[in-house]
Amino acid sequence: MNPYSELVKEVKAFVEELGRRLNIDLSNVPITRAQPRFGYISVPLHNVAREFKDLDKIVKEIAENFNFRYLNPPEYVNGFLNFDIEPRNYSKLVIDAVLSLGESYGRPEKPMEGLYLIEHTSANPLHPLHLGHGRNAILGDTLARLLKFCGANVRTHFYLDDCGDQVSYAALGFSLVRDLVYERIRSGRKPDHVIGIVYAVTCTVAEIQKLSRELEKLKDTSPDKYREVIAERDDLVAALAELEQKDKELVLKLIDELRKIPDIESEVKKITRLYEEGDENVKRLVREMINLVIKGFEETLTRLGITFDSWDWESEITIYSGKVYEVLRRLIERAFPYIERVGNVIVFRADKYAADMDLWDKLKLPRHLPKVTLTRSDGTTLYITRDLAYAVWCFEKFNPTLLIRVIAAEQQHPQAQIRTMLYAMGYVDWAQRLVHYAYELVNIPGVKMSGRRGRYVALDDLVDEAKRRVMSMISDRFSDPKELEKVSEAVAVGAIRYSLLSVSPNKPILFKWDKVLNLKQNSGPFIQYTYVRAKSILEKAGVLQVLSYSVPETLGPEEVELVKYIGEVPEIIQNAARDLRPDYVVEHVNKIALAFNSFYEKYPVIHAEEPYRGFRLALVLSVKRVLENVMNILGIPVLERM
RNA sequence: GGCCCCGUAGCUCAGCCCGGAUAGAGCGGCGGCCUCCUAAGCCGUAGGUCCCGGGUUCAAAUCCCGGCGGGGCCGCCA
Repeated sequence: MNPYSELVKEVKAFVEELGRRLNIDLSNVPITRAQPRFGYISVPLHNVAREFKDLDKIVKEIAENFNFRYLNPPEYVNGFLNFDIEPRNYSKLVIDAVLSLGESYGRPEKPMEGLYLIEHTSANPLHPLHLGHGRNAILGDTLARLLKFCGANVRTHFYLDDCGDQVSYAALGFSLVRDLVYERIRSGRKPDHVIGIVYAVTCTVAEIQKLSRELEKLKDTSPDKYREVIAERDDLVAALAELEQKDKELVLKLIDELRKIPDIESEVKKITRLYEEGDENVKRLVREMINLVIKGFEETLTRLGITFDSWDWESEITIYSGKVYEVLRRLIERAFPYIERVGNVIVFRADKYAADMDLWDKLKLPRHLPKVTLTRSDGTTLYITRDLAYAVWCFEKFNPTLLIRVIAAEQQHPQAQIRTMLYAMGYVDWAQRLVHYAYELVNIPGVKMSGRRGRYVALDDLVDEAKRRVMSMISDRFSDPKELEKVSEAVAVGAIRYSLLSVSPNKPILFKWDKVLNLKQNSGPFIQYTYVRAKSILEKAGVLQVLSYSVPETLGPEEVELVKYIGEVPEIIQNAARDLRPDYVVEHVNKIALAFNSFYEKYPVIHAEEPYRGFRLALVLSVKRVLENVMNILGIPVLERM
């Protein structure tokens, strides 16, 4: 049930009748939203108006015999045909729809079909999730909630990148200070935070070691370059000092142990190689470390209301299974003329292929596409090759309608290359069903974020800080400290989710505490607060459901506005699902909250006379229902009190 | 150099896909509202060359072309 579309149907019927009368085809005229002072729905007829001078008269004539249900007869002004709702009938339609459909109000009449596989977050398991991962995770999770609400089957996957040197740095460091790490975890520290320090220290010390060797050579030969490298090394030493602030004992011990290794980098490469070969000891070590980090991830994600159906280990899916080699073979076979070899290095000329096949529009490729290096000179595969194998695996195993991968916009080239390679392998259909859901990064003013240096704002810290602020604000309202804690956490999560969702994904976010922790209008807490207000009225009135009510003769403008917004909800949700734009929903729920609060100030509900009381209770119940449905889509916790 | 994204009020952003009337929110300013359903609220007010220049159109923030400014990507890293 979609109330707004009922209005559109009625407008279309009227316009159709007009077309018949004028003997022209009006089936393609746009139906637009009117500016408020001109009604609700507006049909621009300027082209028609030039030919027919007496349009207003004809409109009037048709209106006299037209069977209006939810609309008033239109007015013809300035070349626009303007319609407004008939408030009583339309209110009844909207409120009845919400009350009868309940938790499914807002769902498209024709539910979405098919399976949507959403891969998101997929942070490297070496450090805690930070702000950027937060945007990714919240976008991915909300997309999943949105599509699920619309009736689709949805699977969420975390692609766990456990191959590559970065993992080996963390694993090497971990092996050197294993006991201290466990000690920290036992005393309550989050494992991903502890590993984050270990990883950063190991990387940094390794780089210092490398630079120091370089310096030996440069000392006498190139003084300019020498100074440059010194500066670079000083920066690394500074990063190490920063890390020491976080856990002195752990950092110093690790540095000490690392000093005993003459060449850290080659030690790391060795671990990477052995891991890919499936060496049991190395595998045990690496996975022990990764599993600790995953535990930390899950804790953070659970706080934010995010869960996964599957954790996909890159090593298992692409390497141990042999999939990546299989995929490579197929690509070479099918796209042979576009394969170049230099020694063991295999290159796919994606640029040439896309141009020859004219794939630009078909696969939505950027006009410039770099060629793809698929293997190293030692024959091992690269990340993108395994990524391609992963995409193939997803399609073979689950055959999703769409494979939506939430990945930063900076990866648009590799993602476009993967679509091109799927196409070249003969997977034409899959190539078109692979969606790179791109989002811009979150930046902190003045800070260059870097996992390798341990410079980031962890998502946990963000939630904690938000929670602290909320707690200090409401501590006097709750006598039970447990409830205070629970409410504060929920408000913090609502604030963060809302703020990261309210900006369209293709805009970079400049992170500011005050913006993310906005607790006023246009925020998560504002929505939560509005829900609590509605709930509170109903509770005080002793009304759990409204069985019957009648619509008063006249309605206030705030009441009409609310009805209109509520009636638009299914339309908004449908569009959001179609365009994969959760921010449409965010914007709309804010409108509903604003309208409800205006209504709340102006009209008494409990102490109103009948029929106002009954009608307003039904309206409040509808608002509460809609807010609840939408908050569930957005993952904003629903509170009963705050 | 090539490609992608962005440029709208002092600040953060909707609106652009699919062109319609006097361009919208929030924050921050300023001025008001708690004997009454939670003031995380409400009401009022100020604030704009929609980056610039052309073009298409009855009509352009929106579409097309050309600039300017900012971010990102163009690796035998991930």
